[in-house]
Amino acid sequence: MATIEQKVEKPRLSAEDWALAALDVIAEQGLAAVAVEPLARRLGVTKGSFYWHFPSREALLVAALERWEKTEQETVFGQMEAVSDPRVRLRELFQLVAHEPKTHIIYSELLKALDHPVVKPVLGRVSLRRMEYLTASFRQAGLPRQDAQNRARLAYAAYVGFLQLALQLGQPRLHHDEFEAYVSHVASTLIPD
Amino acid sequence: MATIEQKVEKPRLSAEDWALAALDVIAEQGLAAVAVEPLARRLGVTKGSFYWHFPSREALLVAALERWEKTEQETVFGQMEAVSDPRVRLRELFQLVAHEPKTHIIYSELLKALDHPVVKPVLGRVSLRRMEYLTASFRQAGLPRQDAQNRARLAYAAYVGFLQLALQLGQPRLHHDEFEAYVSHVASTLIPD
DNA sequence: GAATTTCCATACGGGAAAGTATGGTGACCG
DNA sequence: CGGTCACCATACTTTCCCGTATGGAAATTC
Repeated sequence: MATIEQKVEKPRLSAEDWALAALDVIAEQGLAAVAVEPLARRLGVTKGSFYWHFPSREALLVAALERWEKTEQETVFGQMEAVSDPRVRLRELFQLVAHEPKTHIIYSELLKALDHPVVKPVLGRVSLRRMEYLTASFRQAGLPRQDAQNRARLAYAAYVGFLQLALQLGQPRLHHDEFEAYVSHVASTLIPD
Repeated sequence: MATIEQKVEKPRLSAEDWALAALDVIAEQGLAAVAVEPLARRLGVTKGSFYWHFPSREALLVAALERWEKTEQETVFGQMEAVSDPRVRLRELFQLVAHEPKTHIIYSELLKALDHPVVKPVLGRVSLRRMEYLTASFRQAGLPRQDAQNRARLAYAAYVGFLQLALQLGQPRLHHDEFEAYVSHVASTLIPD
């Protein structure tokens, strides 16, 4: 009686599927957890599949990070570029962490895996871009060059530290209102009048 | 002719030696690199020695972290307790990172290994203690309770982020003068007049 | 100085994961 | 409809580490 294909539909994966799955694992359990066989199990196949799409585990990591760096530029900068007031911009930055956490969680996990030679240059580029963007924003807000640079370092360090403390350690455990209050405090502390 | 004991003297290790060696490895290569056999090679013995002193790898980690937490309290708080002015205190905090980096490097590495169940409670305690200390300092400096708490969160996040960015990523790569200028900027930005 | 304790070496088994080799199955192509 | 290609399974080898079992040597104690 022609039962509908109840099967979860034969995967038939592409290289991109593997890269996306790798990013999921990074976000959930960190880069060290990206192993070929567990990933294959997760996708319902065996590693025979993997080694058809990629020559090695490293190649997968490279592809995954490359993809992440690309979407990171669109996600983060795409949402901030529009805003011209650095006051609003910094607030947006922190709000993004709460509202679109995936990218930032991955950033945080990659930060924990800086020993890996594949990760370092990627995070170097991303961090530098963001920091320069912040520096320009603070300059634009009226700070002299040196102050703008140091303020950008401070702000970005606060961002990174918050990722580690709040997302990883779960400390401080802020509720919605408290988080809003904290963001306001950060904004009024770091942004010149 | 009675040659002096040129041999590097037979080790004869104690449990503490293993814990200290583990902390060295954590500082150099992270917690994941703490493996029994490599550690044994490093100490010039075999793992037959290790399993006499410890029942398992986990037990070593517990002992090492316990020891670190103890010396951390003395090193960090011992140097800051004396100072009553929070202005000077925050500056001391950042200065300590540059002058006595070992403890903070370990803290940074442990932060990257928060997934591990042994690490989390230790870092939870240490971070909480430090944050409460900072909060009290900011209160003492005249900030109302909520502001003091948020300012402490901000300051500590900046500390953590700086550890990740500067020590791990090597970005920004600050020289002595630049570092001093940065610390001054942080102090004047975060500390109320 | 004989016995016990302390510390360590050697040898073994097992698990987890990276790669390799090779064969199989479906889809699509002529 | 026979063949090629894309995708995957199976089986195997190697490496690295954890943990166990056991015996030996040096130091300590009686």
